[in-house]
Amino acid sequence: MSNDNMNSFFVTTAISYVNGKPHLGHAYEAIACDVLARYKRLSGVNTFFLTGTDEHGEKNERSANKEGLSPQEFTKINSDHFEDMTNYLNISNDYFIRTSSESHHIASKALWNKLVENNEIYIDKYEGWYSIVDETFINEDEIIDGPNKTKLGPSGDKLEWLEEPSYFFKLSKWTNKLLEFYKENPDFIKPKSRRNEVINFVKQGLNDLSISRQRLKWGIKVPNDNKHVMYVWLDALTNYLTAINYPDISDKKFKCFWPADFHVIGKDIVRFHAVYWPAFLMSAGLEPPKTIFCHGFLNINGSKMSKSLGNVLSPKDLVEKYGLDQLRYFLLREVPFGQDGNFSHTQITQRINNDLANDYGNLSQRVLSFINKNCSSQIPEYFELNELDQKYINKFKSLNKSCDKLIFDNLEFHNVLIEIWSCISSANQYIDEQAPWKLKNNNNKRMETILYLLACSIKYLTIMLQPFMPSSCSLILDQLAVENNNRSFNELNNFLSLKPGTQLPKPTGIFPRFTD
RNA sequence: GGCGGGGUAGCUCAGCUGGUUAGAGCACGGGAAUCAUAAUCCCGGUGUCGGGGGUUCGAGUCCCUCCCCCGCUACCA
Repeated sequence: MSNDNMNSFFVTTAISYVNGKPHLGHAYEAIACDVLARYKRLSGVNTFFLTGTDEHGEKNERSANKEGLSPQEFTKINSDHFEDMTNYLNISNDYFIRTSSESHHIASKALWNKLVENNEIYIDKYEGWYSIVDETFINEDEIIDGPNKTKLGPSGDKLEWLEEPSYFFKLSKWTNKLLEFYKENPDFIKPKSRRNEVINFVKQGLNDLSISRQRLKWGIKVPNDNKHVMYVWLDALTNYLTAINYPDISDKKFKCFWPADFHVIGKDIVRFHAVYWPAFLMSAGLEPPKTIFCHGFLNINGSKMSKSLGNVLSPKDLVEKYGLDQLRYFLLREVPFGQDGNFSHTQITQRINNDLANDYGNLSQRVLSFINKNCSSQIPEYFELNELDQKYINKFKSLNKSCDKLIFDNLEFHNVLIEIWSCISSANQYIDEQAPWKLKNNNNKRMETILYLLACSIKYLTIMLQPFMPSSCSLILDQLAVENNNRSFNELNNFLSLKPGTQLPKPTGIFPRFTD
């Protein structure tokens, strides 16, 4: 690992296959990665956050035909929907990659050539059941037994056994090296349950992998053999390298950000990232990424999201209905990252009203409003701190560090939020116990001290919450008159960092209750 | 079938290498307060810890067995 790589952070989402519009699952992954990236940036780390679209393949080719469009036109339209999503979700990606882009073709071909050079690729035959109607090989689990030992495809047509020349990657020879790699790198696949699955799978022994197709047109041409197009994963996975200027491995960006810190992916594509990808990379003489983190799926009202059930939720609609930061908060608070979870109107409404409106929003509003009315709209002075005050402040001391650990060890976003909320709860207790409203007329110094500590608490908590709810937190920090360059995690080292006498604007509520 | 994970309060779950009356949040009930977005704070649980058997001074926590749920078991992304 180079020195450049030490204080840098590279996180990626999976690239989305653009055969349709984004759904809640895409949003979920993008938001989680966005929180990671923002968190690292606020910690002062040089961060590169990548997302994008996967555009090649027969599905898109066919969908394009069906709509009378070229694959280029079709994928551009859909890719734009995904890029648009990064905007309305306030995703802070540094780059949006498209696999149909020229730079990606160059990178993929370079990787292919490297594998050829290292004798990892050979030509042989790919054989399987082929559907003429669908113009594609059919997976075993999709094949239906027809009459007289015939095989039928998903469209009900008769399948043919077909052979065609194909290039293969020598995956089999990597079996033991992969097992060793997993053993030496316990953090490579997370959560642990996925790691076990992968190891279990690899232990069975690996077959070589078909990595080209002849009858496919929409894709990256195999170098020196124009009849072939690269098949799926070699193309798709390479996007992580393209974005940091591969094949120029002496490039500053590449040296700085490779190996990637986190590839965050859905549990459905674990194998490709945890088996094929490190094998490809090691074959090319490159380091594998540090961690493949697999998140779960979101159910809707308890049932799987699916087109046939008609319950596919559009992130855009959800943002319009509930608010962006509300949605972001809900997704990361409600379900432990890595496990499956559920989305329902009742659940998100409860989170919005209980956590955001009542606990956090109301805390901020009651404190700021009290200051506005009783301290001439200025950050109050603080005087003597008693034992209770110290005890209260101490609750915040270790918050940032324990959150660091929770996030970067296992992406425990929900536990980070639980920790932060425990402090919000302490603040609500503190204000009730201290009851500054009773001190208005007889002990102004004490009242100001209490309010000062509370204002500092809100600043602290809001700085911590920025990665999760960037816009709302920005508004609250505005209300505390915190300068833009005083909003990083650096500020958390000094709890009493607000400057007494600072003029404050009139506060307004940031998290309204949700009512139907 | 094989491998792995799980079955704890109405709901979602926490309970590390076995040890005082089994916990949290939400929901529900009562009270206090009135600075605040009718928000907040305090108090309130008779749960066969999936069933049965065993080890132990002592088991949700270990062993055996049975029942149920989920994931993985190769080329759609």
